[in-house]
Amino acid sequence: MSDLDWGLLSNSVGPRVRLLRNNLNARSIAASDPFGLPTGSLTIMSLIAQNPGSSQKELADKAGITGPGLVSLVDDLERHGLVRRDRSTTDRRRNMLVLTDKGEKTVAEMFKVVSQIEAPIREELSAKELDQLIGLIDRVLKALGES
Amino acid sequence: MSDLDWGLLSNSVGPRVRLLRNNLNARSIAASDPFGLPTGSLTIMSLIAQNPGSSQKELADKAGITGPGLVSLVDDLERHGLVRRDRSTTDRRRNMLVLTDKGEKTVAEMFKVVSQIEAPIREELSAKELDQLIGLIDRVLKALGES
DNA sequence: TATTGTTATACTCTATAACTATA
DNA sequence: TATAGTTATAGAGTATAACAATA
Repeated sequence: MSDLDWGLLSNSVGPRVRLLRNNLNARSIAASDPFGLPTGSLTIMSLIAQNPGSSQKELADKAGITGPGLVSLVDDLERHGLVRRDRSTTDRRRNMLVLTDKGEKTVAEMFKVVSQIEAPIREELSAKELDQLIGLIDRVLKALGES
Repeated sequence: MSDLDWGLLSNSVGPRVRLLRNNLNARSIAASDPFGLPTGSLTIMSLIAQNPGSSQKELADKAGITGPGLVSLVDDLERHGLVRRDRSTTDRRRNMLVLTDKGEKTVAEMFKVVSQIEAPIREELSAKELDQLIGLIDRVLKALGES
């Protein structure tokens, strides 16, 4: 399209990351909409599935969502009967989050749809290059103090 | 921090990109604040500096900002006397954007500050790896129809 | 005194529709 | 009829402060 040059920011990742995030976010909204769930739902459910009994704080930290942001997300998921908040018996401040049976099924269905968002990426990049990209991003996140 | 696993989304870039964008965005706000300018100001000014006379549409497309979003950004920059809107003589619908002298100076000052945002990235990654990361992102953006 | 989850609130970013002036 | 810029508006995402319950 535009053949403009980034100029001073040619070696900056910031502007590119914003572009990428906006694009993926728009696709994510469209993909999540048929499920009546907001963006990030699959991310959280996927984390719960892999790490059942996690606290909301642990999930929020991992996903880069604020506490209040996660509360409203879990409210949505609970309202749809996909997630259960079980009070921890050892530390009654904490919620141990678990997927319901319906939640397990929804994660599987949703993954089929939402994973299509990144299909163009997997077409463009070889498996090795995708691993490279993810590896580099993870190192950057760690350097920035995330996760 | 949290040693949770991404689970199903282990090979997805979406959640990681959101984390990265949020982190960089928070730093960008903090860095731009002393200048009294919103995030993205340096991006736009840098694009104008490198491509003087660009139309607002060209800039918006490149930066991944909507038309209205760019209008308010340019409003801010113009209010600060950093950017001038010159009506094109050949197509009087278009604005040819140019940096003022003050704008040129501000870009230089701002770059010193804002580029520090990504200092941790440049410390973690070798120059070659940073090029790799940017190259991969650019290919992904193209595959997604951006830029 | 510190931490988890919650509520309330506000602000930024982004998106969309409708208007104008030009082409 | 289409395009560049603008205005107005709404929505999603994110952030902070203050509170209750628990440690």
